[in-house]
Amino acid sequence: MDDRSKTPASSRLTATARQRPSSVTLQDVAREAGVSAATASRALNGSTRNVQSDNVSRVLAAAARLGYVPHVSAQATAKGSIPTVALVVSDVADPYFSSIAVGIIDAAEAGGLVVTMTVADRSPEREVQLVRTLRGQRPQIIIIAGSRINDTDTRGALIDELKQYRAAGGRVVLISQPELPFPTVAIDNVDGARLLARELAGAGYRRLCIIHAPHRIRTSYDRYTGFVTGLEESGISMDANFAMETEFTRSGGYEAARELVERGLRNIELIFAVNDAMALGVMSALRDAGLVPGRDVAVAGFDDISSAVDVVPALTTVTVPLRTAGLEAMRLALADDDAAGEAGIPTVWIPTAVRLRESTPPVSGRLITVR
Amino acid sequence: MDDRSKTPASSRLTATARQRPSSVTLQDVAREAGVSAATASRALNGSTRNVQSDNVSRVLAAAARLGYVPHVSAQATAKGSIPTVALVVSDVADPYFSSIAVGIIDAAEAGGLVVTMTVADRSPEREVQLVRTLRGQRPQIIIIAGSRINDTDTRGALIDELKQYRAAGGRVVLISQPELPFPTVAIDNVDGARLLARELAGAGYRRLCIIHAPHRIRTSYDRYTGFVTGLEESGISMDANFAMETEFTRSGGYEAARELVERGLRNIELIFAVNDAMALGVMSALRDAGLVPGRDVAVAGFDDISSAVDVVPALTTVTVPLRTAGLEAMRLALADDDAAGEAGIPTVWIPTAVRLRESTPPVSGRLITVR
DNA sequence: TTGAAAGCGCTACCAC
DNA sequence: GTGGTAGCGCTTTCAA
Repeated sequence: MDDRSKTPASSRLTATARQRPSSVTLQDVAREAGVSAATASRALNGSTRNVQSDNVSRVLAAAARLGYVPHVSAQATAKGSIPTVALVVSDVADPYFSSIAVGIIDAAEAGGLVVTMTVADRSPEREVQLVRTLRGQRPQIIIIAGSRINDTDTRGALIDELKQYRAAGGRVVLISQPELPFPTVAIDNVDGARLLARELAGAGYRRLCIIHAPHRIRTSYDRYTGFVTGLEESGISMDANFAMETEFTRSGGYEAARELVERGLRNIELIFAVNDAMALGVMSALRDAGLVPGRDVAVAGFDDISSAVDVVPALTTVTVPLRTAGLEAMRLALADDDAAGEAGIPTVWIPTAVRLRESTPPVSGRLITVR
Repeated sequence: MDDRSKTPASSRLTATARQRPSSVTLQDVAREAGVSAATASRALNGSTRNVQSDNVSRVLAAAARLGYVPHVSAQATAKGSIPTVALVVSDVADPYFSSIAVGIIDAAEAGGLVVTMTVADRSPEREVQLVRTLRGQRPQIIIIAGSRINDTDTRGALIDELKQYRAAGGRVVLISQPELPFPTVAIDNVDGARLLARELAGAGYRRLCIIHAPHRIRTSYDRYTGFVTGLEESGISMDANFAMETEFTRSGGYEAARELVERGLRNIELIFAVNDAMALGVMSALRDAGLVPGRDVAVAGFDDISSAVDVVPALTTVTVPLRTAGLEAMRLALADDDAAGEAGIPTVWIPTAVRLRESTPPVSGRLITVR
């Protein structure tokens, strides 16, 4: 660490040393085209109408000949902001976030914006710090994708930071739960889990175990709550013994399931993990214990990540149109909601859909009765 | 100064209400701290040694009080470049690239650099265009991760663009194959595939089929070549009939395997797909045809993506330390190789390692003989 | 339509 | 040590 922090200093010096070597500027282009910088600027970016067409082409030609690329930072200092959208995700390697990113990137590119992606590493503190740093870049839009965590300290700090950004003319959009005073794209976790529970109850499942993450992680909490609600609506009351708390990861799921098997499954028929990664961990633990997922114990997840269809048996889960969520976020960001005023904070709900697969066969169809 | 006081805040608010709204500047901080802008700047960023300590604290306090965030673009126009590393990947949603990204992001953050990630969508043209756009942002480093594609037109354009960037003081690092005149982090695909082939040959496999992507995709070509080499080294000569070309995706693998089964497997004992996604597609096609992967036909892939251990049977593959590749790329980028001169283009080889799993049981241990 | 010139916010050089 | 001041490259009035 210490080493690392020292390393960049020297390299920065190095970079500084040859920092200002040639680089074609607007002046160069203007000179080459025989016009003023102002005209060149107008020809290149401003409303083309006000520049004589032959001058326009002359400038364009000169720019092409010289390989001119506008200095975005200079444009930014002159104009005030940069045509980028800064995206903060919790984890790049998680398909959940990368799918959202895909949607945002597609929509942004269509709008001529470049997406800058930074990673908060699932830490609320880091998230606040990142927003601070990003503010300095003056992006036009900041989108934060990630489950809210109940953590009042950083929550307040994040709101402050975001408000300052907005006060400086930036647009903020959140992809998570609608609990912060900013436009939000909300995934309907509660309802998805509720419907899943009802479907499973309809398939005959009665004895279930919910494996979830700590309740302060909203996504997990919402799915947990929704599932319980769905069960209750189906006349199944949740026995507290059948919920286990663990980490929000594959290994969290593995550990929980291992412990469950060790303690004796009783006659649990189905394990619902609040995300697919955890569910895969659960399946793995079951297999390691000599049990066959979907036959000995059914398993369900949430997210519908791509491996959900590659495991055997294919995983029952709830699909979340993540790319759509990303697109919607950009739509919200670009929407001119000044008209709407402060009347209401726009919230877009993204619906989810249950995907029943082989990991949860109808109970009656099961060949081997759970002991 | 006078100008400033004349530039009426009121007119700003009216004229360009959303364009240039308040935003604390260095001037504000300096005024608040009762020092000059120069001193404030030095206190905030320059070598602290040259500023009286009480002034430093006064400035820091003022900055904190005002919620000051430096305007990165302004710093950039003044300094010449921005403390960011621009990363170009082919596909965000692909774990291959997101793993590399993780490594780069970790290393960059340790060095105080922000990572900007853009997506070329597997198109060489788009890649060139992105580099052009990115050049405009004047990042300190540009890293391109993605398989080179034999495409001489865009290849030349890319080299030009990159050279111009370097001429302007930027650092370039490639993560792919060492075939462009820039520092490169190279994944040893050839050797990984070669060793895999030898291991499989050692396990008793003799009749194999290679499913690969078009040869102009270097990654696929290298793995194909390496695998063939490995077989030959083991005394197994490749019959051309046993290679199939398809897309570099899961569905490409699926289709190829489906076709293979349809045409009759003959007595193929093992299918090697040049990446795990394709291998998963192969497995899926086999299952859909009523065959059991690993029992009826063995399957092997390359990459060791996370689902490789979740499928049943777990997939034999070649693990690629992608995060390490990312770290190495940053190391190369920050390395002061001016001393080295143009003598040689630094290339770091990332070793790969074979992971034998249940999808390729030793042939003798198989219970059911392949028909 | 066009050019001159005044910034945008910040850094860096140069005297004091 | 510290404060003027001259840029950095670009946009945008304001006259002409």
